[in-house]
Amino acid sequence: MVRQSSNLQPKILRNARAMLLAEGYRGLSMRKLANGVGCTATSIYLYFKNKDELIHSLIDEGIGHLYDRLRTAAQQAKGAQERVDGLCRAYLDFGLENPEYYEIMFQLHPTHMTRYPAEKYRRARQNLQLFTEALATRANRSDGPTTEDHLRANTIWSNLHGAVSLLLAGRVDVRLDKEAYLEAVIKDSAGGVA
Amino acid sequence: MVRQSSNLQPKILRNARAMLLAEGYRGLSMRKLANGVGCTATSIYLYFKNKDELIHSLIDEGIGHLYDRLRTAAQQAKGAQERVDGLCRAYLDFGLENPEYYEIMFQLHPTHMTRYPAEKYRRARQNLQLFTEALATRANRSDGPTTEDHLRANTIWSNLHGAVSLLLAGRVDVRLDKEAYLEAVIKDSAGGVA
Amino acid sequence: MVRQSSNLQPKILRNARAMLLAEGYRGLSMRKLANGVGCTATSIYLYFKNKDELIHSLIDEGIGHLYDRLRTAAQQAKGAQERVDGLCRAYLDFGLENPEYYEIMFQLHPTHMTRYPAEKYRRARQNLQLFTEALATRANRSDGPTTEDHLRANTIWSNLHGAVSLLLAGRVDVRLDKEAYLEAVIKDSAGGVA
Amino acid sequence: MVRQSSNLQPKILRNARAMLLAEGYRGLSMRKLANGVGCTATSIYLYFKNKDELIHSLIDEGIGHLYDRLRTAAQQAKGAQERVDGLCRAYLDFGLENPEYYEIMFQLHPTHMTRYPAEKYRRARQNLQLFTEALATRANRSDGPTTEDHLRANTIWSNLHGAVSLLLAGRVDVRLDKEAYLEAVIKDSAGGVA
DNA sequence: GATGAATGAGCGTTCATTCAT
DNA sequence: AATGAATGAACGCTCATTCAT
Repeated sequence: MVRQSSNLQPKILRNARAMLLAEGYRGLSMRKLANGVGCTATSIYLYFKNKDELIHSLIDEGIGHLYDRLRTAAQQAKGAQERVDGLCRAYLDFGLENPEYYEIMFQLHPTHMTRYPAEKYRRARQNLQLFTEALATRANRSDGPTTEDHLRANTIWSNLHGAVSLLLAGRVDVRLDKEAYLEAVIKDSAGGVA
Repeated sequence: MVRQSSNLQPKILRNARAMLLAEGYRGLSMRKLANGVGCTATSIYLYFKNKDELIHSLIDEGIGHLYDRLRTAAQQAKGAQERVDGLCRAYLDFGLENPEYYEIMFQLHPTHMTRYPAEKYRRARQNLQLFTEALATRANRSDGPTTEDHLRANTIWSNLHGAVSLLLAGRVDVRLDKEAYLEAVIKDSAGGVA
Repeated sequence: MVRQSSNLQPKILRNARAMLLAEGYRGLSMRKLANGVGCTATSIYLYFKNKDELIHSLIDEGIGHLYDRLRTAAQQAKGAQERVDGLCRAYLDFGLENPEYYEIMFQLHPTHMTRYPAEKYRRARQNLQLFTEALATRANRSDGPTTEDHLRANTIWSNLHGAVSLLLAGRVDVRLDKEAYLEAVIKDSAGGVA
Repeated sequence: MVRQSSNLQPKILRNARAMLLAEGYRGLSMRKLANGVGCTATSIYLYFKNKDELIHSLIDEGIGHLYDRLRTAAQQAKGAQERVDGLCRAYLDFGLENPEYYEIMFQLHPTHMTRYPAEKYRRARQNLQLFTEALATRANRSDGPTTEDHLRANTIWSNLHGAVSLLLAGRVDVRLDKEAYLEAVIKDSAGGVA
């Protein structure tokens, strides 16, 4: 009955993000979402083909944000080691500050929804690439990253992911000094030349 | 005339685990579970108060299995460093071999189900304790683990968790040599004093 | 809230039949049906796997009723020609008296629902067989029906079907004497030895 | 710069017909139709008041086409008996070649849509009239058709309709020689004075 | 110890249609 | 002449759960 001309798309995404965080994929229902947005469930289908596409859009957004964050960190770093450290810190910050994005990007089991298009995952791999390149630079390799760098980038990523995901899940011992913990994770991962 | 008492409980748990593996938490429905077990949905409620309690039982089982695995690894190790390495390896193996347990133990967002009783999580912390103690032993601390050991145990754990969880989610680059990757993760985590 | 122990199945079928007649396949909704029956939509699924299976059950019933009717007619007939005439009359009567069955058995376009199992259509063919046999008998063929009889049975059937279906659809000119019309159809179809 | 006025109406009708053939009345949705036409659902309402009126237009078209076909057949016939035969053949051909028209003209239960205006049905009766007249001519009645002719026209029609409708529904035994079957139906119906 | 019958709530989705622009 | 945004109602169906037996 109320015919607002306000573009709903961003509103829908915003609400979906919050809802996803609060209740998980399973708890995100088109109707509850619509209710939160202030429109009918039908209207959501004007902007997204279906629930999965809506989620995919959120993943897209998340990947984009994370990439921006990492790229900025890489650019602002003064030295090679600082760049690696900075990337780690940026990754952790992003994850901890954007749990809603983080969950759908990395926690959502693919079987829980229509597979996120492989083509888009490739875009996600750009993020990893930033780490790989920073490692190559640090090692003074002028002819690009080696397999070794690639492997290293992956372990760094998985270390960081482990930390973020346990923290978000509230699984890390609260008596632990969080900052020290994060520092330790970074040192483990980006740890100097050894 | 064999009148088996046919206690359903283990059958239910076994099926639930298989189902969880095949279709994820979201795909586990009481009706389908009952169907697999060969009883009615109602019967399940004789053994478990509700779906969440059933899941909790599975978590209990999982924690127990993991603990057994880790303790065995700790006992069989010949030296201090070997003990830490062995614990890491055992953790990774457990996670990768029991994705159904791993998901509900560590991936399931607490908000997705009735909170797992805090009291039980404490039991889960025994697992972490094994790491802490191994680290203390390695450092020749006779008067028990320090805060430092505790912190270290946590980063080790989160590193391992990161690896398992990305592997299970199929998020790790398939072109990567998996064994080399796992080795690197362990070295990162348990890597001696260097 | 009301837990009646009255078996719903026949009630559901009865209501579905009426509803199908009144509003067609498209107009038969599980919810409206449940409402008419006095239960919830969910309950219907206790008795029928889904909407199509419910319809199939109705078709089964219809085929059975028609067969009973035809067989009875065939048995009661005194002579060979009378048997053919009787079968025709019985078919017309059945169709006109049971429009709800008739529609779902013969009018429902197969594309409108999951295909009725081929195996069951075979059962439906028994009905046609009664005609074929009556024709063979009338022609004094002791060694069973010929292709000719089979063809004839089919044209008889289609003539009768045409009449029933146009009458049920209200497409036949109301100024026409209905009884005379039906007589003419039968004569066309079962028309003597000529 | 060809600025076609691109009147949508014929395009809509054409698509609706195709869709009706492919998916039946039930499968014809305004949205999907619009999609096929290349316009929005809203646009269709510029040309047709609603879905039923759209269907009615198609029925109009169908009646017109059938009439053309029958009239042509009647005109081309050389003799009186040939005229009756030709009409039958034309009717069968039309039905079998235009299942999409045939369905909405004769199969669609009136209750499934807003009643087709009675006034228009009268136009449809012209088709029957062609049969009646041909019969009168064949019987050498110079003073117009009798009630007998009218009755006969109706049985012919219903015989033909029975055949078309069973064939379209795929209900006729596939082992039957189709051409022989059709011939037999015509002979039944138009079969001379014998 | 187990079942059969039933429920109420909710799911994702599609429908024909309206209306301001 | 056409659209884009929105709606309310309905759809088939599945869910976890209850309760009398």
